[in-house]
Amino acid sequence: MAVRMKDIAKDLGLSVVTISKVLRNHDDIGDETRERVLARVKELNYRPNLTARSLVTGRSYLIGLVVPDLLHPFFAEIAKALSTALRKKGYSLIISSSEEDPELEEQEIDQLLGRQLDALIIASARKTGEPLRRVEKQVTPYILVDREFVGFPANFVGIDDEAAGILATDHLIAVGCERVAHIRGPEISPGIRRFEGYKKSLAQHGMQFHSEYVVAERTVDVQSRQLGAEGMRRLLSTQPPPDGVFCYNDPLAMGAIDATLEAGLSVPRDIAFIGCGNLHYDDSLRVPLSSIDQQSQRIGEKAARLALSIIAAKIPPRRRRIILDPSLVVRASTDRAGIAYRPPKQDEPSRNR
Amino acid sequence: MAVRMKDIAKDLGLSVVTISKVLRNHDDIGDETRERVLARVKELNYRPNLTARSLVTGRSYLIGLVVPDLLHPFFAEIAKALSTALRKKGYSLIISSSEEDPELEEQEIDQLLGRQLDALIIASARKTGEPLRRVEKQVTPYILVDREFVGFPANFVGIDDEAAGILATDHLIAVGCERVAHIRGPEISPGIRRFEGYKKSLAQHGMQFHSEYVVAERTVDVQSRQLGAEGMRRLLSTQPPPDGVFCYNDPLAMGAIDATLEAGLSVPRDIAFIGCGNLHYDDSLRVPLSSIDQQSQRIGEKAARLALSIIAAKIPPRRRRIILDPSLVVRASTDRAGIAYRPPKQDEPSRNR
DNA sequence: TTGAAAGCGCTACCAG
DNA sequence: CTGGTAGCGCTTTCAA
Repeated sequence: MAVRMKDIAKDLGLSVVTISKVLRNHDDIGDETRERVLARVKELNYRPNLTARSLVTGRSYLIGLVVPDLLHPFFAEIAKALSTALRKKGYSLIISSSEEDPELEEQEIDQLLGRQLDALIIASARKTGEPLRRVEKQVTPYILVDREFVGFPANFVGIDDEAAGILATDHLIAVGCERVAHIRGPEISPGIRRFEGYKKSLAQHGMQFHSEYVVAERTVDVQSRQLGAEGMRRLLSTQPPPDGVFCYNDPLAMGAIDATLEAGLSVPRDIAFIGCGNLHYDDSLRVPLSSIDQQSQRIGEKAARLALSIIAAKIPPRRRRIILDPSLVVRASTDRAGIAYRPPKQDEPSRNR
Repeated sequence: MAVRMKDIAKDLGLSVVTISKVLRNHDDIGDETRERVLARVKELNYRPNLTARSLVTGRSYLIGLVVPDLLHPFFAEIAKALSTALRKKGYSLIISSSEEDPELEEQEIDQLLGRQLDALIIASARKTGEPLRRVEKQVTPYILVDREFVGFPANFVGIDDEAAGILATDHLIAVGCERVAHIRGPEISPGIRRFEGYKKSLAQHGMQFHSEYVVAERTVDVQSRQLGAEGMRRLLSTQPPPDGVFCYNDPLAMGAIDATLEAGLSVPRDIAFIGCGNLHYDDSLRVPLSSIDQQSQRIGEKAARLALSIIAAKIPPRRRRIILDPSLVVRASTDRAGIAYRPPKQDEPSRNR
């Protein structure tokens, strides 16, 4: 069975308390005693039972993270940054994926709360924050990332999504697009605000908003490539079709580009594309994808810091809203002066043979 | 403060034991009593303290996962599958990223073991399993995934990496490559065995093994695109250069293809490429990438099942080694009858305008 | 400098 | 059916 403090104490003719103090570097322990204890601890490869410690101290050094999809690089990156930042302070991260399912999310949060987390970080899959009121009644402090709820004040870390929408749309207009469409995201704050940004940018440039240039998709997971293609086919059937498309995220943009090339059109000459997320493989794609960077890493870092500060505070600190600035990353999919990507043809001869 | 069983018991004039039983669905409780308890539980939004429960039952319903890099889709996929499978049984997953650093990995494992995990799942970043002997001495059962250690028997779930190497190399030879090179991975089991497979395939086809056709890279993280490009440049300088390259993983292959196109060569006509991992964006790449599928999802599922079976067993069951078959996924990067990808030129006119 | 006693919130065991 | 007692492994408090 596992070694306990009691065992070490008995071995050494000391009390459990003494062992406990040595392990936590209390300074009211004689040097010789300390040495003996540490020696035995090493010998037995003893490791304190953090569960028991947590029960008495009320601190678990455990932080929960709930994301809609671990496979989406955006969330994976947040998880990684969070994990790195928290590890340094002795915290572990307990991660749970809600699969974009609000019910599952709620169950998972329940589960996690039972584990006496010191804090909970949530990229929520739901449209309203109401169910989080229950979390609020618990002692556990929580922080929303990426997605927040209107009229539901909470700690939040994310980017300025409206600015992201403006940045993307402005860029398309700057490269000469005259009919800018939007494949929008779900009815959560980033989806809503990027759409707002899109509309604002159009207005600022004196361009008319056409609802047929906006298609809505339901999900944001990596499979959304398919949805992007479907949405794009709908856009291609409008008359005249758009010559620039701002997509809610990069996978949607990838699908949209696929559909465009399949239709025999050229990117970005006929239609330019910009996504959002700036995924790490964006510049290796068929058509390297222009994108809005979402600062996933910094979101993770900021959320970690915020969580730690809340935990450290004696009294619950004032709510904080940390908004990072998105930035534009230009690649071939909007570089109209550059290469025109067309669907390569089977019968096309190679220049190199 | 948080509600405890004691509070509910006092409210209802019952004992703590009764509350406890109701919550765990014991059937020796009167209907009326049960109702009353459940009502109050709901009213107070009570959630049992799993830490306390864990302390007495000795089961934490917590499973640890240590991966080298959460951002690598292969590991993210394993994590996701694991999480899904375990959640159904009431387990939570506590994830830790070692950043491919053996020392960090060891620290993390230590941390996790202190948390009384019911099982630990490790994709290890180290070259030898020796340090895991310490885990062995603990009570915590553990399972290796993806990477195992020679001469170090342990529970393992992964693919047959030698078969993967053979499959890939065979395929390159089948599409007509005569000088097959290998950008190999690190000195861990998949790197070693895929290389072995490569050599075996060459031998089986009566082809000579040339050491100058093998370049070694140090890491496997997503950044390895850069390393793939460097390795490829070295291969391109051999005389004659290879006409087919099997890359240890997909990011390496992406980089290698970049370097090849930059050198003005065509893919796959001049040089064909195959990777390993079958990442979900492989078919949206500049040159859609042929790859060996590693069954990440099934690895996660199998590992979950194995972990649960070990936990459920009264006596520690015999070690198991679960080896899944890799499979070939052909895309454009080896489709020599198909499109020839060349670096698009700035001055190239678009056919569509 | 050391340690005895009490208790964290819960469950196992057994008596009524 | 219900509940008292003991105890999980640790830390806190305070007395020696």
